[in-house]
Parts: sequence; structure tokens; C-alpha cells
Amino acid sequence: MPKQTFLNLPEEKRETIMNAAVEEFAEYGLENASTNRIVKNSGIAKGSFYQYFEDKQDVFMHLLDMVEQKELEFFKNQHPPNQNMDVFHYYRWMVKKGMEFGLAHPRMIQAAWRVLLGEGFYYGSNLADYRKKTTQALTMMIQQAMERGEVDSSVDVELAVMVMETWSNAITQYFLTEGMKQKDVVKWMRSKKTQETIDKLFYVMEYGLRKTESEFTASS
Amino acid sequence: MPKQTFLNLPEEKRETIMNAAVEEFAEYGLENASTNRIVKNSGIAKGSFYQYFEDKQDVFMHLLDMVEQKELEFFKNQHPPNQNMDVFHYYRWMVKKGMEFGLAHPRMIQAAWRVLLGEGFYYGSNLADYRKKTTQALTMMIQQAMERGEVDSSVDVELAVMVMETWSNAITQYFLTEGMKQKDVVKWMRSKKTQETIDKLFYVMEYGLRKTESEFTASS
DNA sequence: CTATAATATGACCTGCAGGTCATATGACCT
DNA sequence: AGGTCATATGACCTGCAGGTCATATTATAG
Repeated sequence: MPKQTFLNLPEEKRETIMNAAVEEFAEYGLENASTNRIVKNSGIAKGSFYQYFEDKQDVFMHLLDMVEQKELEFFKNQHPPNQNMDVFHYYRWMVKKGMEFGLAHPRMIQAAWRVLLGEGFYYGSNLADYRKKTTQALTMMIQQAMERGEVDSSVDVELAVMVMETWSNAITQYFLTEGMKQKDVVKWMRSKKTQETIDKLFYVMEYGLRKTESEFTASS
Repeated sequence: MPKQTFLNLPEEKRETIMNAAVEEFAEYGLENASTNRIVKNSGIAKGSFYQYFEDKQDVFMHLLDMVEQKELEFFKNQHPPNQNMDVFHYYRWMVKKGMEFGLAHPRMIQAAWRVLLGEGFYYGSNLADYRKKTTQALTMMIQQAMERGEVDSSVDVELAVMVMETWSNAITQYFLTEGMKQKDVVKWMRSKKTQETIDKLFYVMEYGLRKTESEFTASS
């Protein structure tokens, strides 16, 4: 956690510093991020940095907290269109909302995901703990869905969680690598083609790749 | 590519060096690998290293070539149990064989995948090119499967490739993170539970997560 | 045995990393 | 005003990175 000194800082200065940090992590990941560059780009002295944070991992943890807080804020104002959605519609809705959130803070989520997806496995418990939160929420969601008979009962909960996480990771990756290439991310993201691709991915998650009697039909 | 000097070396020495390199990449990835450590652990002089390779990326490329060659060798002696398998059975067979290959050279594939999955996206074209080979093979496979009507026609080829790659990556990740923790990887890998988990993953890939009339039944 | 080419070596270079610390600045109290 | 405490600063430290190069060793050929 950042030291008190940092929290006492005027918001503007804190923002300047965190913006530089976000840029750094988005560009270089955690391991290869340079405190020197962060310091230079935020216009503070080297010594100040260490009066604010323990080290760069500390900064990154604060970044994760910021993301969490902003996400909470964002989702507080969002309500599912339908109260009685099944787990698949709900999950789809959530992921799509999550992507809209990503559009609002592209560099921030780029930084966070780059580190969590790319370096998370090789890091200590701190990062792993962070990911557990999401897993737990998903587990509960699926448990309930299974009781309601929405999910194939031959697949156990743990596995279903793994599947859904795999998908949301894959979609995030797709979003980060493809989307960030575009000149107009928002437009790309809202385009019919992109939305269709995502819909199809969810469709495959639900019904699988094998040919069946059902046909894909676009749905919001 | 390694320089001629390296290729002239006696096989034993080449192996010593590459083993040290494999260890280094498996442990630190590409970006954070240290030529100094590789040199120290292989017992050669710093100067020699640069007489053998351009830089560490060059070593890694050679490692990939080695993997490819060994894979080719391995698969040359493996034959699908049934000539008329559909794409799903064939893919499942291939992935499982791939895992057996992994058991024979655990650190090597750990090194290769760690870099390809973790750092591949942020690297130059060299690494990207390497992954394209796999993608192309998969594309052809799926195209044919579609013509045979095995794959849901509402899913286009490109997407199906993405889905299958996502799965093989996820399984590899699972294998690398879970499997490497075990004291006896081979036993773990061949255990009924592990095999069942993998089977279920393939089942979900084929039929999806949603509850349907069909029930999962284990199959080799 | 000698001349020449190929290989091996490790001291040495520069650059940047993370991190420290004595000193300077300034805000606030009495 | 003087005194005190939080904050700010950048020169400086050590360590290791990637990379070079003059020199030593060894193999090959005539």
C-alpha cells in the first residue's frame, strides 16, 4: 500500500504520478517497468517516489485498487435490462459492460491485464490473491445457475469456472490486441462486425463448436 | 540463427549450452533472461557466447527450432488409432499426444510456451511468425472439417481456429501450472482425474456449457 | 616446424536498474 | 521571530545487464 505521504498529496499530483505509472506498466509490464522512467515522466524526484511507495509493485497494487474502485463506481450505475436473465445472458451482459468500461479507461485496463495475464503466474501471492476475487464471484454465480438447471450437470462447477474465465480472458486479449491497433477503438468496438464476433464466441461457449440442429442467430 | 562456429561445435558442448539456455528461459522468460547466467551455467566464456549467437533472442530462436525438430521426430512415430476420425477426435488425439511429448521434454516446452504465451504479443515479427505455422495448419484442418459438415456452419473458420487455439493454450497453461507443481508429473498426467478433466474440457469445446439433452460420457 | 586460420577467453566498457541519504524547502505553530 | 515537523530533492551507491576486443590457445596445412 502507498505510504501516508502519498495519500496526503493533492489529487492532481497523485493523478499525474499514477498516469505516468499506468503508461509505464501498459508499455513494459511490471517486471520491466522502470521506476526511473516513472519518476522522470511524472516530474517528481527519485527520492519522492520512495517517500510515496515501497517499490514498483506497491504502485501496481495501488493501480489495481484504483481499477477496482472505478469498476465498482461504473457498475453501480449499470443495471441488467432483465431481472430474470439466465447465467449466459447475464455473463454476456457483464463482459460487454466490462468492455465499455475498458473503453473509458483503455490504458489503465491495458496495464492491469497485461500484468495479470502475462506475469501473474510467475509472481507471488499478492497478484494471485487479486485474481481470486473474480474467481469466487464466478463460482457463486455458476453454482446458482446449476441449481437452476441452466448449466450442463455433467460439468462440475470448478471446470465451468475455468471455462468461463478462459473465455473472458480470451475476449480481453482479443480486445487488447486487436482493438488497440484501431485508430478509433470506440467505433471498432461498437461496429456490427466486432459485436457479432463476440456474440459468436459466447454462442460457441454455450453450444460448442460441433454441428448441431440449432443455428446461430444474432442477438444483442 | 546461430553462427557457423556454434554449429561446428561437438554435440556434447552444444547440448550443455542449450540446456543452460532452456533452464534460463524456463525460469525467467526471454526478456529477463540473462546471457551472463547462461554463460556461467554452461561453463563457457562470455566472448564465446557472442561467437556462437547474435544475442539471446538468437538462442531462443534456435531453441524453437530444436522443439520443432523434436516434435517432428516424435510425431513421425505416432499414428492416429483410427483413419476416419472426425476433427474433434483428431484434435483431442493430437493435443494428448502433444502433452506426452511435453512429458518427455518438460523444461523445453515450459521455456518455449512461457515465452510464446507470455511475451509473444509484445515482441517483433519473429515470434509472431512462429505461431502462424500452427495457425495455418489448424485453419486447413478446420476448413476440411467444415466441408465434411462436422463443424457448426454458423461459425466461420477464422473464429473456429481462434476457439481451438484458445483451448489448446488453456490446456497447455493448465498443464504447465498445475502439472509442474506435482512431484510425479507423469503419474499426475496419466491419472484418471487429470484425463477426465481434459476430456471434459474437450467435451465443453464440442458441446458447450449449456444444459442439453446429451450427457457426458468418458471416452479415451 | 612454422605459418595461418579458427576458436576461446575474461577483463573491460557503457548504460541503466533499484534504492539511499544528507541536505534544502516550506508550512504551521507559539 | 524562532523552532519543528512533513515534504522534496538529486547526487550518489551498488549491482548487473548486454556487448566488445586484444590476446591466448588450439587445429590445420604446407
